[in-house]
Amino acid sequence: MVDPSSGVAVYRQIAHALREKIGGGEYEPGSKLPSETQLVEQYDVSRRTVREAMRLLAADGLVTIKHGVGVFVRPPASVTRLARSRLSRAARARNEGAFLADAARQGFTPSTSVRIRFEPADARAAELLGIAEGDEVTVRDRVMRANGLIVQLAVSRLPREFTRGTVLEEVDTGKGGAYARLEEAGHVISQFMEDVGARMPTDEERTQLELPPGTPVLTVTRLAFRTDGVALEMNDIIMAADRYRLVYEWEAE
Amino acid sequence: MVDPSSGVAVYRQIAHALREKIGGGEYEPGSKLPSETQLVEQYDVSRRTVREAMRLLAADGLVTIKHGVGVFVRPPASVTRLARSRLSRAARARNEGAFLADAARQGFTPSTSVRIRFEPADARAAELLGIAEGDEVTVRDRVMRANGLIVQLAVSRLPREFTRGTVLEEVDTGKGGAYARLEEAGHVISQFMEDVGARMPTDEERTQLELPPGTPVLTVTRLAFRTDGVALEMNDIIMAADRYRLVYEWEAE
DNA sequence: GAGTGGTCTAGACCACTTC
DNA sequence: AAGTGGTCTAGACCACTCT
Repeated sequence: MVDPSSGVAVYRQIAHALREKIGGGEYEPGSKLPSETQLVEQYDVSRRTVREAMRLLAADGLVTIKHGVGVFVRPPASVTRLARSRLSRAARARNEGAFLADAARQGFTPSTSVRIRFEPADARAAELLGIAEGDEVTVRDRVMRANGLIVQLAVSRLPREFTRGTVLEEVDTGKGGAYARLEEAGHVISQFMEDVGARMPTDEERTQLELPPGTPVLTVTRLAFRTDGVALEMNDIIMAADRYRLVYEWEAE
Repeated sequence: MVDPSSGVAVYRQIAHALREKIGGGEYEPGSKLPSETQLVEQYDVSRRTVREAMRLLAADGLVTIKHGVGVFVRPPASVTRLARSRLSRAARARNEGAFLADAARQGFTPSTSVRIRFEPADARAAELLGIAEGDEVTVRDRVMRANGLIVQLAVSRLPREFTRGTVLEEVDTGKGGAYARLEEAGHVISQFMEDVGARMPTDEERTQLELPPGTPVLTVTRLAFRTDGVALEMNDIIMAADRYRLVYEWEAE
């Protein structure tokens, strides 16, 4: 079943064989793979070799390993597409902000929890917000859930001068979300910028987002600018790359 | 130096210790970590345990392992930001297309190689291009290099009816790139859409892009639309997530 | 050839989940 | 208690890189 003298590592051959069976439907999504002990007998190799094969599959996101239970074929995640229209004024007028709007459209039950704190701006926040390092910023730390599962983490920073005395320093910003409140205070948002990247999650992110090993996160840094070009908000968003795609559209020229 | 009875796996403790030393500057970027044999003696553990620690660090992208040479602290990659202005008509008029324009701006020596082929549209291409499955498409398979290193892979598909008898069926599309030729043929591009995601690379992509383990790729699917809404091109782009970020800007509303 | 990481064996004990 | 994956040892041989 495997050829130790083929030049290809045995554990890779085993991983390849299992991959084929998963792809071919022999092991359905969600089903349990043979246990390591069974695979040891089946392929007549040591347990270490089997484990290396499993590690490969897990790293590629094909299977989920559950301690004390077994190895399972990972069902393909349902993908949510986030379009830039999520930030339109029309959407704000209709409902309660970007995330809740998306959620409603996708048909799941959303919830968010927010923690507020104030801190001096670090170098990056200062540069992006165009303020001095050490200036006070209002930090809104948000955890977004869909059907109880955490799907997005977002840390929003605003220069405190824009939030003092407003509900932006409270947990509930009301209908339309933070952007609606900024506009009511006279800070009309005229431009957005998003900077998109990807990386492997930190341990904390992996835990919070319940990411299987081998799943990267998408990182989005969004800046919102006022009509006069002053930056109003910097928002660092983290989401599971297997569940989200970002869609941008624009006119040529 | 490590505590086997602390409840934390020894290999994680070793990884943590090395992580601290890397973060603290004790091992500089690019420098060589002690060999596995040396670490075995230093921590008085088996080689397997040391290897697991190395695997962790490599998976998190902190180190690069070179067979027969050693383990090296990975220097932070220089990040290139790709803005959507790379697709403007003005940029096309000035030079030779999106990638080469970026390259010139970033100050490295670019080169691209192209292979052309024709194939029937698969289900996805058919849907996105708005043609029938099986209709012939022109496929332009591009490998983009910067200073010899492969940095981007792109597969562009166009309905063959738009390319027949044009240089789009040849390797060299001339000044301004493919979009300039389409416009000359009367197909004025009015809108772009990009769909951005991230995932772990396939083995082939890992090799081609020389990705260290633990580095995801950004995937961009770009659609270019004609004034009447007809899709002209579907472009699947893959790039190393540690070297690229994508920047989008738009007016509010 | 010496040194490095890559793969593999055979076996042990532990931690977690399920029954 | 039984079965599963998680960690670890002690050792072996191989493949790659450099000198």
